[in-house]
Amino acid sequence: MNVQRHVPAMYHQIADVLRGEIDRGTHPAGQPLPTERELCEQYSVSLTTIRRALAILREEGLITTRRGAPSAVRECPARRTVVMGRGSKLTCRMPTTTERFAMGIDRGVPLVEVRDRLGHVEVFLADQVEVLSPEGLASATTRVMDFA
Amino acid sequence: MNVQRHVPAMYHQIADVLRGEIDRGTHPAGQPLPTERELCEQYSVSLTTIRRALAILREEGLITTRRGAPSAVRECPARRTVVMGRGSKLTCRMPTTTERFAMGIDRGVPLVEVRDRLGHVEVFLADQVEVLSPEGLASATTRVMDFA
DNA sequence: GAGTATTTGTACGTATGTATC
DNA sequence: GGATACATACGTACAAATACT
Repeated sequence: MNVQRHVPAMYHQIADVLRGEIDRGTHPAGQPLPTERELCEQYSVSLTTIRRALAILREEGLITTRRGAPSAVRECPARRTVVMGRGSKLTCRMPTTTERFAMGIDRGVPLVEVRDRLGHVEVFLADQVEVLSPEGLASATTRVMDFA
Repeated sequence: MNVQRHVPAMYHQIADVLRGEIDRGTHPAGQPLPTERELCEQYSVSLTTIRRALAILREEGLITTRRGAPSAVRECPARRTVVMGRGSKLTCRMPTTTERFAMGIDRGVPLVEVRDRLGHVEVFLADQVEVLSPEGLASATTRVMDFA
């Protein structure tokens, strides 16, 4: 039948190891990771493979990399609580590269857009906010309206 | 001195051109892009550079790439409208690689997590939902509570 | 279904540029 | 200025999934 055990690519495996270490606090927030060369030797792989592993963690918003400086674990900022106005609509998306450069947004950080009933739009960095629905009476569960 | 006009990397420039073409409908949703080799010739750059340009568009959720098949413009699915329960909290983040594989999520698609007052969590793909705050009286504007 | 061509994915190497320390 | 470290860009080869005949 040839079930074909899928072996994850080396750079995925390395990203998984590093992610685990970050989660367990082996590399505390704000602290530098080993340099790319060091990681190459540590895992006996090429620079390319290490850089792809780091790219994954960057896309997940776990680390930041800057030219000339060692890669570092991203410090997750404290989240502000934002209360949605009644009848506001919220969507979430990745910023364009232009937006990232203009607003200095790290890779792997989505945007939250809240549009109120007057059409005014507010944009937040997803990792810095927690959106609260307004208190009130009734319904404690999320309702899904499916138009499909 | 030495203002050093910052010249964007070639792969950024190419990504910008392709993004523009996608936005203008030159490459309609669901349709394949030119192959990587064709793009190499078209822009007179190496395969590496083209692949990095495509990686950007992938991170932005604009295209999908699959081994063996040509890269294609992502079709943006119709958004369901989800109504938040009162007192629910919403956060948004990138999925982990594990989640992406397990749930078959394309790169560049954030997750929306809604936690109701009982602690129950619902997860949505960010590009498939629009979250509505419950209707009611009062406040039409978004209130920000800053604890800093 | 079988076989082949196409296309992207993975992984290696090398050289040079540029920002940071 | 020098050393360090990441960024950009070229190249190559083979693997694996898909698409086509």
